[in-house]
Amino acid sequence: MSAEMTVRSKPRPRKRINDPDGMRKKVLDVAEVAFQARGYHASSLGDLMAAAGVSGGALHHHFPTKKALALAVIEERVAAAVEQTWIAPVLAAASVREGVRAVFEAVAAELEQQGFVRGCPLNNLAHELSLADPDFRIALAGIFARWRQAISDKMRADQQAGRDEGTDPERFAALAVAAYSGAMSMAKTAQDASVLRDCLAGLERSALSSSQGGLAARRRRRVLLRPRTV
Amino acid sequence: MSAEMTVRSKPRPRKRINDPDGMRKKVLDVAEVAFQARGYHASSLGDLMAAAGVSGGALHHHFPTKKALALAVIEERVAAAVEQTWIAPVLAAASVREGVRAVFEAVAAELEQQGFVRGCPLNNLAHELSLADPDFRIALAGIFARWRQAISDKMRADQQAGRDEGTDPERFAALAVAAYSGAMSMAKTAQDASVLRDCLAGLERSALSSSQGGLAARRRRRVLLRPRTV
DNA sequence: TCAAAAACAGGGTGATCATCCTGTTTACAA
DNA sequence: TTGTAAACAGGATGATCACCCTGTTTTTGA
Repeated sequence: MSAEMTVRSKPRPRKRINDPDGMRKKVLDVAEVAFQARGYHASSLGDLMAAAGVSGGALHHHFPTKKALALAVIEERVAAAVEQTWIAPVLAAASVREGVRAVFEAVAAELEQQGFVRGCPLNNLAHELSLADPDFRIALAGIFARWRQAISDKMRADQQAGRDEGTDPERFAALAVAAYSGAMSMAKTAQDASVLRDCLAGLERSALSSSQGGLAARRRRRVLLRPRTV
Repeated sequence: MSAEMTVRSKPRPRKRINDPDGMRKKVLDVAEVAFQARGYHASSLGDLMAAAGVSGGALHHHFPTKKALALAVIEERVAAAVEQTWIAPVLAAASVREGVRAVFEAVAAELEQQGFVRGCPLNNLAHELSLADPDFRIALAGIFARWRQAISDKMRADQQAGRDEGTDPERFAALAVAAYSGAMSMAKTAQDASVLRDCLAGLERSALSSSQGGLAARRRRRVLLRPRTV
């Protein structure tokens, strides 16, 4: 009713500026968020177009099919997330075990601060898409493989420095990745990040050797969910 | 062209027989398979009706919405699968650790024999549906909780019998469930069940104490996939 | 400068999907 | 036997979806 205000959100609506890289990035950004939050099949291209503010022609120009878009999200975004969250911190740590511990605790702290558990980006898509299409499966399996490889490589480096000589590098890497993936799965379902700390403690086999376990700070029942619609 | 054979698949097409329980079970059967193989959103009710051989009216009568059908699959089928595959064998075993070991090995052997990894029924649906609807999330979280509870309870019973007294039951249960879930996630994505054995070995911390590890049968590279469309 | 390709806009299209609705048949209880 | 509700059949419907197509604008290279 209070019409005709000259609020001009776009300063120059006259001319168009082609920015293919920026356009591609915009689409990839909203697709990454949507695929993680709602999943691949539950995210429509119409939703993505509206959220990114791009036209159907533009989206189709950069990603001819929805599958191509998802493949780009997997190869460019999910792989990068694993790299940043896991591989780089582990490689930068003094030892694998310290690196694994640091990642578990950093992720747990971040989730508790955020108050919401979105799950592991890789596992989220892996479960929905691994059996849906061989190309999806191959791409996702490659990320898992690199993740494990980085951990086992670092463990071998540790062993050449005289540490952890009794541990099988591949087995340790498999268990670390599996424990994290499974813990994130439970944390997402329960909306409670404390299971990450439980798994970390078990992973460090404090249960047997370490004496710091027992009555140590059991901070369970730390439910994070607030009743907001996702 | 060789028409008019009197092959009568249904001996009496004349009268209808109401079998509400059987009808419900038929729908639940195909829904369980479809939701696991293709996921919830990728399975249409039309597919399910065709696969089960039921009409739209019948399906709608027993399950008014697709959500109600999925909820029934979760509460009746997924919960039962966890109970049969995990809880019952663990409770029946001589100790938790033996039970966990037996389940890992039994599942690994079954997957290798089948030649295909469909993934963990609970985790498959948990990843796709936990954030999609609060009712889904609650139901799935309850199954995870019972799964963990059964393991920690059994561990406590073991400890009252003098075994495993240094282990924290909750932490062990969390790690066992997480390791299995994560291992199944990797196995599904790689279509290779060997990671289950790797994780089991790490879980039994044979890397440090047990002497049977080391050069034992490392049967990696056992890729199961045959190039068939799912 | 100018043609060609790339980048983008936006409406159209056939297919599919979950749900609904009307009508018919079967089961059960009075 | 009869009335009533459950059980089932099957087509209708409106919404949605991924993709396509035609046309316009911008950029690029010669």
